[in-house]
Amino acid sequence: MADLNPAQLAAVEAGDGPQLILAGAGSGKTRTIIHRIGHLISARGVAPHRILAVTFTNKAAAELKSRLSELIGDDGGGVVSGTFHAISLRLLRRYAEALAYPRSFQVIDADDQKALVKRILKQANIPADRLHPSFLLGWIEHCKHAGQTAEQAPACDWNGVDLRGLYSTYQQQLREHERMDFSDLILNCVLLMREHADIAEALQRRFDHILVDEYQDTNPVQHEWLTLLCAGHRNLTVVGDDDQSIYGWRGADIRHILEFERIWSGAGTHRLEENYRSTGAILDLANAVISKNEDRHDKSLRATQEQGLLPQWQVCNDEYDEARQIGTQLQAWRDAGYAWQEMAVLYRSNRQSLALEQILREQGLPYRIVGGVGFFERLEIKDALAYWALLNGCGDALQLMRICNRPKRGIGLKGQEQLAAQLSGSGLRAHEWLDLVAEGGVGGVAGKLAPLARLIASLRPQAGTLPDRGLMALLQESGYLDSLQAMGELEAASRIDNIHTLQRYIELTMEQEITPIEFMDRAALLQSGEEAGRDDENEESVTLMSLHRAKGLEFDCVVLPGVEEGLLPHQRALDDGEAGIAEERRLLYVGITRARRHLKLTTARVRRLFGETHYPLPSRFIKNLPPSMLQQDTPVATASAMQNNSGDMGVGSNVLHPSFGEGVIIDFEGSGDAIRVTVQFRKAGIKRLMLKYAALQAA
DNA sequence: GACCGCTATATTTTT
DNA sequence: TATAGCGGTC
Repeated sequence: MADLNPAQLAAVEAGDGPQLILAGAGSGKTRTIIHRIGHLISARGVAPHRILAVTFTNKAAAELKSRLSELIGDDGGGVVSGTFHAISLRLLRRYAEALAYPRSFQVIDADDQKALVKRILKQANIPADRLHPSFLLGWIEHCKHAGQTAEQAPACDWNGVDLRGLYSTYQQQLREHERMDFSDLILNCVLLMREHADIAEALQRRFDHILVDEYQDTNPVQHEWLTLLCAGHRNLTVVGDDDQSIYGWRGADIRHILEFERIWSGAGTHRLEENYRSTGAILDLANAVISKNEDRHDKSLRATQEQGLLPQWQVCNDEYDEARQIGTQLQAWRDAGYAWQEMAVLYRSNRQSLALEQILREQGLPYRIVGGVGFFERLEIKDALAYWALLNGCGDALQLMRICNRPKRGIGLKGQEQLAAQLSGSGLRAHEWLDLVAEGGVGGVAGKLAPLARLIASLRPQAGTLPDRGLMALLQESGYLDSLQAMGELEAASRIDNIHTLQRYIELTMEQEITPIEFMDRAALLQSGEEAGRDDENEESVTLMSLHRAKGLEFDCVVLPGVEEGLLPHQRALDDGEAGIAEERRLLYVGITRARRHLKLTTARVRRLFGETHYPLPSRFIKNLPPSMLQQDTPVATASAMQNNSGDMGVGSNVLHPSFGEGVIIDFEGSGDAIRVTVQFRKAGIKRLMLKYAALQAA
C-alpha cells in the first residue's frame, strides 16, 4: 500500500465506526475503497463474506469485484458486493413470504409499470388531463424514495383524485401480479426489517462492515436501509463527493453526506483532495465553478498533473455551427494523436445530440451515442425473455399476456382479458396452466394457445440444459422470429441479432448454475447490452452522452456544448430555485472534471428547441470567472448580420425586427461587439437578441 | 385486426 | 421540430 497518499492511507486504515470519505473527482476513490476492504481482511482479520460493498451501478459493482480480486486474490471473491437493488433482491428472495409475496415474485420494469398505472387510471375512469399517469407514478416513486408505504403516504388530493388511494391500488395490483417495482426492492427490504425484529436481527448479524460508494446519491429509504443493516455495529464507511450529487430529482438527498458527521456521532472524516486525473488548468476551472455553491463540504482539488492548456470557451452562432466547431475540434485532437474513444461530447439534454449527430455524420467522424432504450427494455428482448421464462417454468401472467398474441394467434383484447381471468381463476402458475392448456384441459380462447402450449411442453425437457437450444427452437417454431420479418428486413435483422446476443448471454450466465428465477433477476437489474456481452465500448468512436451518464467516467478530451442559460442551468431547474441551480452547477462540475487533458465549452447565440428559437445568454456558471481561467475563442460570425449602431438604442427604444415586428427594448447588456438586448415584441413576445446579429432597427 | 393520421410531448434516468 | 403512441375507422 506504499502507493497511497497520506489521506488515502488514513481512510484505508481508519478504525471501526462510521467513516466519511470525501473523495473529490479523480482522487482515487475506488482505489481507496478497495484498499480499505483489503486492509479489513488482511490486517484486521475480517472474513471476506462479512463485508458488504454497496454501489449504485452494476458496472461499479463488477469493477469493485475485479479490482479486489486483483489486489487480494481469491479472498476478493468472498466479499459481498452489488447494487442496493441487487442486494435487496437477494434478501427478498429469501424472506419474501414474510411480506406475503411468493418467493417466485418477479421485478416489473419501467414500461410494464407505466402500462399498469395507465390501466388503473383507465379502470378508475380518470382521464389523463385530470391526472397524468406519469405524474401519479412520479408521486408514488417519491413516496417510496421517502420510505413511505401507501398507508404512510401523506393524503394528497389532486383534482379531486385521492393519490394515496391509487398508490394503494397500484400496490395491490403489483401483488396480484406477483411483481415488485425497482423502488419496492429497497422499500420492502426496509419493511422487512422494520416489521420483523427477528429478520432484522438476523440481517444485522450478517455483516460486520458495510461500505457504500457514491454516497451522495442515496435517498432516504436507502439511508434507512443502511441504518437498519448496520445498527448492530455501526461499521459504515461511505465514500462520495457532495459536489457530484446530481440525482436530487430522483430522490437523492445531499444532506445524507453533508450532515453525515451529525447523523453518525463519532464519525471519522477523510478528505481526498489530490486529483490524479486532470491538468491544473482544468481543475482551476472546476474549483472556480463549484466554489460558488454554498452548502458543501469545504474542499478543493489539488492538481498532481501538469498545468496544461487553458480550457476553451467558444461562442457559436447556432447549434449547427456549434456542432461543426465541435467536429473541427475533435478532428484537431485526433490529429494531435488522441484516439477517438478518448474523446467525449457531454450534453445536458439528449435532444442536443440531434444536431451533433447530423453534422458529425456529414463530417465523417465516428461517434456512438450512449443512452436511449436499454438492451433489456427492447421489445424483442422482453418478448424473448417472456418465452424463455415460460419455457423454464418461471413465467408469470404478465409474460404470458405479453406473448400470447405474438405472433398473431387471433387473440385480441377481449381474448386476453378472458385468458387472464381463466388463468387467475385456475390458481395455477402460468407455466402450469399452460401445461393444462396443452392437454386440452381449458376451453374457450385458451384453445388458441394450445399449439404454443404443446410446443413449450415438448421443448421443456431441453430447457435448462447446456447448450440451451430451447429458446431459439421455441422462437423459431412458434413463428415468433418470422413475425419479426413483418417489421421490415433491416429492423428484423437487428432485432434477431439482439436475440442472438441474448442467447449468448443466457448460455454464459446459465453456466454458473443459477436457477431460472435468478436469471430473470439478473436480466431485470441489468439495463445495458454491454454487460450482456455486447461490447461497443472499445469501438473507435467519440462518445456522445448526457452529463448524468458521464458521472464516474473520464476522457482525455471533453467538449461540453450548450453552456447556456436555459440549458445549463436548465430552464426547468430554475423553477426549483437555489437548490435547483446548485445541482445544475454540480452538473457542470461533473462535466469539467471528466476531462484529463483538454476541455472545450461552447455556447450558441441561437438555439432552436422544439421549433422555438431561443437567444440564450452564456451560462451564469461561467460568468464573472477570472479571465485567466478560460480562453475565449469567439470567431467572427458567419451569419448575415446587419451592423447596428447601438448608440441609437437603449432601454425603452422602440424597434423593428423583420420577422418579429414591432417591439420595445426592455434590457441592454454587454458592450462592444457583445451587446445583447431583450426586446418585448408586440406580437412575438419577449426575445433576447444578439444585437450584432439581429436585424434590429430603431423604429 | 390493421392501418393511418392526429395529438401530446419533449431534462437528467445509476436500478 | 420530431416522434411515439393512441384512437378512430375500415
